[in-house]
Amino acid sequence: MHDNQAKYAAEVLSAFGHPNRIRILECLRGAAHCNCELAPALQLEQSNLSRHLKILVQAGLLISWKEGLRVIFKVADQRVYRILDLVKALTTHEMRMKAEGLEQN
Amino acid sequence: MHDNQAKYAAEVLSAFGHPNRIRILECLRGAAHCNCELAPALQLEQSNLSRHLKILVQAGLLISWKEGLRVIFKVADQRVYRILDLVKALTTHEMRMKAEGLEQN
DNA sequence: ATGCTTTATGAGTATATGCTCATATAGTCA
DNA sequence: TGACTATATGAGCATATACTCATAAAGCAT
Repeated sequence: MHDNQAKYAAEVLSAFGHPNRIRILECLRGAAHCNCELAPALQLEQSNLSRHLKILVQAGLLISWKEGLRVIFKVADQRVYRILDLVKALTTHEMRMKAEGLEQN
Repeated sequence: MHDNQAKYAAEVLSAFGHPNRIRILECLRGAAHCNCELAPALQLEQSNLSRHLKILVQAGLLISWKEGLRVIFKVADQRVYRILDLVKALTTHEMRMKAEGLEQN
């Protein structure tokens, strides 16, 4: 892998790398939503949410468009969820291994 | 997804989210290596590399064991590479879309 | 036009991250 | 034992990230 590829991959993975951004992506799994729908659902302050959404759009994980006053966001590519599901499987496996490790002590 | 799951997933994804850590993972795709083999290959200063490796181990992406003086690292789970390859596919697609966007201007 | 709603962003602050140098720790070998 | 090699970590610094409050910008409705 070229260093540039590593840099781009790291940028995308950093965009994934915040709990609230994971929660945003999960919220958008079913349907597209705007900032004003996501804010109460996720209990995030408006400007904070807006910045997280911007990070996700800039990383290419979300796409957005205006509808009147609102800006609607949806996931750009279903691979986003394939990645998330793999990570969840990894962490579940991880946690199970750690739990077993504890039992052995 | 529960908030705790989002937190764990974000921790793992943050561990992925640095160019040098991506490069480390790529270096370990073929075989296990120790710090002292990776440092010259990746042109990373020893203590810096050691800290990156620690982050990857703590996230559960690498496992390590001692062999004499050396500590050997290998990838803990092949899903790590499935995730990396998906991200690479995403970024390639992303970059192609952006390139096409530029051509249209 | 005014007022209302939604989103984006500037400024400030606190915390986190990444890097380097120096040093400590652990293991090998003569 | 002492010299050497490999790795880990403390300290300090620079930069990046996340958050909040206040405000600006954009679009609606009356």
